[in-house]
Amino acid sequence: MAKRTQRCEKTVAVKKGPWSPEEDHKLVAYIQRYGIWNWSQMPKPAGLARSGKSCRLRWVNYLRPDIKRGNFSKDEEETILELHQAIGNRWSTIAARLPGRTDNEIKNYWHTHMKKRFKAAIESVHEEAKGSGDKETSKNKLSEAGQLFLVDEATKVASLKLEATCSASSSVFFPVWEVDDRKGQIAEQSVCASDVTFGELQSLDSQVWQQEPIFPCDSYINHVTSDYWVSLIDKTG
DNA sequence: AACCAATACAACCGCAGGACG
DNA sequence: TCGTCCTGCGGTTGTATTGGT
Repeated sequence: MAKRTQRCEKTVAVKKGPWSPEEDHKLVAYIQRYGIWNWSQMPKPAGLARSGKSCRLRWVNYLRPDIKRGNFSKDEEETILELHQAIGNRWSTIAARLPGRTDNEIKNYWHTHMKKRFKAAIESVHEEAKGSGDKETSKNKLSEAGQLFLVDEATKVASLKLEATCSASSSVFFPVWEVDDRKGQIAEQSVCASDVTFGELQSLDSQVWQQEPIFPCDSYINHVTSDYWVSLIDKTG
């Protein structure tokens, strides 16, 4: 598909690479003042020699005030694990269930930490299988360990329907998913009654930023996050 | 101390799809 | 209906940091 914006971004000299504190400051200050109205046109008035894409990415993955930094908790790991098992590499969907975490962060975390762990797990099961005389048991164990990687392939099947059961012992919000045959998109159908409150809270939290509204000047964004802005601008300004 | 490999994470790229004229 | 514009997603790459020798 021909896209003028993308063509333009190639011809206009745009800076690439790591963002400087000054650039961060400019972007934050601009969004604080004018809100998010059009990523592709924002860089210029904001005084940034960056592409709109780059600005958006920097904001969404790093500058957004509700970003939660630091290590993933056990609960978060579990959630990632279960959702990845259920829906595969749908990082944005997984991120929507983890307030403060971005799809990019989760994707990176998966590739660097969790995938490695599962590989190790599979290898250990392999070793166990070699040493075991019971072929059927070994086969089952391998199958269990391998599921996590096979999910990727499984989710490519458009007609796939996934049903996750409600686990009373699990504190993790666990919806029932259905893959839309036409678009391969997933619709949330229902939630465990016992987890509704938690799920709703998560959902509400994440929706605030997922929607990326066009903020009216001096509205929502200011009173919710003023402390954050002040501290950031102090640091960089 | 110097080098190299592994790891972690920020950022980029290409593409799909929705909105709109 | 078609073309254009914009946004968002997932895969991939680049680079800084850390750990081992």
